[in-house]
Amino acid sequence: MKSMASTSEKILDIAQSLIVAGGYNGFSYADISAAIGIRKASIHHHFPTKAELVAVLVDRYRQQAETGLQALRAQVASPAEQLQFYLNYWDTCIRDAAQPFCVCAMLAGEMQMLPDEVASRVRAHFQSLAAWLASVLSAGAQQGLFRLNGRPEEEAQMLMASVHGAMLSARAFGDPGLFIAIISTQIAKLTK
Amino acid sequence: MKSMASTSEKILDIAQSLIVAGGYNGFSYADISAAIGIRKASIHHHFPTKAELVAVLVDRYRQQAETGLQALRAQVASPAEQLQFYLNYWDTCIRDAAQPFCVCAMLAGEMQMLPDEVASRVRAHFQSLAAWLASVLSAGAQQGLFRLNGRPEEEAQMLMASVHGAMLSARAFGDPGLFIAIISTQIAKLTK
DNA sequence: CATAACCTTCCTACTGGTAGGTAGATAACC
DNA sequence: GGTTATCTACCTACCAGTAGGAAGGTTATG
Repeated sequence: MKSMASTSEKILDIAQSLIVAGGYNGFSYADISAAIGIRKASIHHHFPTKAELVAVLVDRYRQQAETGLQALRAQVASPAEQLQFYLNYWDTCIRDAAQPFCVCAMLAGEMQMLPDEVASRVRAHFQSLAAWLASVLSAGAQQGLFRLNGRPEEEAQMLMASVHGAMLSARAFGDPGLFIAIISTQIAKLTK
Repeated sequence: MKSMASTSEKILDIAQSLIVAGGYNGFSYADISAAIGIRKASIHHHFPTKAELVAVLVDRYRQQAETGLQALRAQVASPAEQLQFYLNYWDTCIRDAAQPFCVCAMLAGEMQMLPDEVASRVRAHFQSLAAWLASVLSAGAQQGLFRLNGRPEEEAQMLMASVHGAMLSARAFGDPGLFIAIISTQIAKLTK
């Protein structure tokens, strides 16, 4: 038996896909209730408030991301390939429509009206992703794989913005292939 | 007498700032009602449904953008300066917190659950902005001002994604200066 | 000119439905 | 038996949207 997810994890899974689709204000306890066949009140048993639910959800997402990115850095030798794996991951997610958007990028758009406990966690994800990208770019530059115009931190911020912007464009145009098309143009500038 | 805005324009103004803050699902007729001191029902008189209100709002935004960008191309000679003016515009908006995000970028994130009449208009804005950027980059490349790696259309898509991603990062970090910092890194790659 | 018809705008009052959240009972499990 | 999970039933607040009318301006008609 592989996937015997607990109720609370099922709740988080559904909530996550709903947030990716419509943001913090785009889903309700009733939506989750209908999706997994449980009463609204039962969800409140697991997650007393919506803010708490989303805070836990972002924590889980952050931990998965952190784990995945660290594993990537440990198991893949070349910084260029590390970067490629990261971008391929998103390309696949977007093509599958499995998770066609980063949860934190989605929530970042609503930052101004997010509960503090959620907003701070979203910001933390942006920070750690930027740090990971900076370390990859820095290592790659030292090995002569990348040509950086500015400091690795600056280039990392730029790359992260490109990734999020490319997700947005792919969604706006309804064209999953647009993500990697845009990103490839960006990567070309780093490796050229 | 300068600014004697009509009621329906006041409604659109408030709705726009609310959308920029929290997206389509992040505002209500009651919010607008409270903001401009008019009853909810009166807003329905001007805009029967929410979908219609936002559709009109996006039309207005698109027309303003189109007008502004075409004027820029007509009045500013150098493509490099046209681009700089465009980016300065957003830098100022973000620093003033006047309009710290593009309405259409905000709505694009919620594309999947937007009414069709809104979604199609958002897509149209992305198309015309990409076209404008492509024409500026193309003209600039011919004058030897820009070094493009790919076709102007591809570079334009990339630049547009960077702009939207930079807006998102500035918001996520709560740092208005981050927008131009990210974009400058990007522009350096085009002019270098 | 006067008056009747109409139009625009805004109002109060309301509808059916949904939001997040709670209270308390019931069942299942260790 | 106590804990955990789920249930029914409910609450208050809010949602988008409607009905019907009051006030004032505009237009058409005599």
